[in-house]
Amino acid sequence: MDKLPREFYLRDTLTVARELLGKLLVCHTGKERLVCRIAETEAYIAANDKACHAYQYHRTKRNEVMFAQGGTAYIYQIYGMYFCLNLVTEPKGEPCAVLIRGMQPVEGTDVLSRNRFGVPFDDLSPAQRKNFLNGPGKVCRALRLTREQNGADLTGNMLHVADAPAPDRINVGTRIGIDYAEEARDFPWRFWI
DNA sequence: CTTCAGATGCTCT
DNA sequence: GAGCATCTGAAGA
Repeated sequence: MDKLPREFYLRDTLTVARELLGKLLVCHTGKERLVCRIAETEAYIAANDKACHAYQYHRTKRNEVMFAQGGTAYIYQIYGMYFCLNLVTEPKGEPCAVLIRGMQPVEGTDVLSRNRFGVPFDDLSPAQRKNFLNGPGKVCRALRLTREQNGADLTGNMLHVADAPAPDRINVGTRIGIDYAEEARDFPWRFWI
């Protein structure tokens, strides 16, 4: 599989968020290789986006790795019990990122299912299959991504994105769960297949 | 299909 | 101490 190079991530965040759709997220954390097609993303951009953890370049312990160069994993804990995976974009010092909100399983489906439900995919109910990886917390749970992988280099072997054909058509809408972000609530920065 | 409450702990002020 | 880039199961329409 063709690993996307550093340069892919060093570009404009909205472009990266759109182009990640259809690409393959490859995770080598455990024994088996896990591969999923990226199906939903959101862009977070430092300069003018009140929903971004690094809004106006505000730097804290939590968002520290957003200040690394593009092609770095930013994983943070939310609501005490879930994690969210972001891919840092743009050159070093521009603390922007793309949140991975949803995926479709491609390889290692039973491992993904066991990570999430403790049973193989065949044992899941229709509802569980329908909502298998359609949320950022579910993505991290299925891939076993936690704060331990925060700061991982996406040009390394543990976690990377492989090239794949772009989807025919993408959908655009507002981002989820950022009602506090005033005017940024309405930015059309969510993309999905 | 929808809404709703509760879980749970870290981070920032 | 408040709030959070969420998820689940239960209950209602």
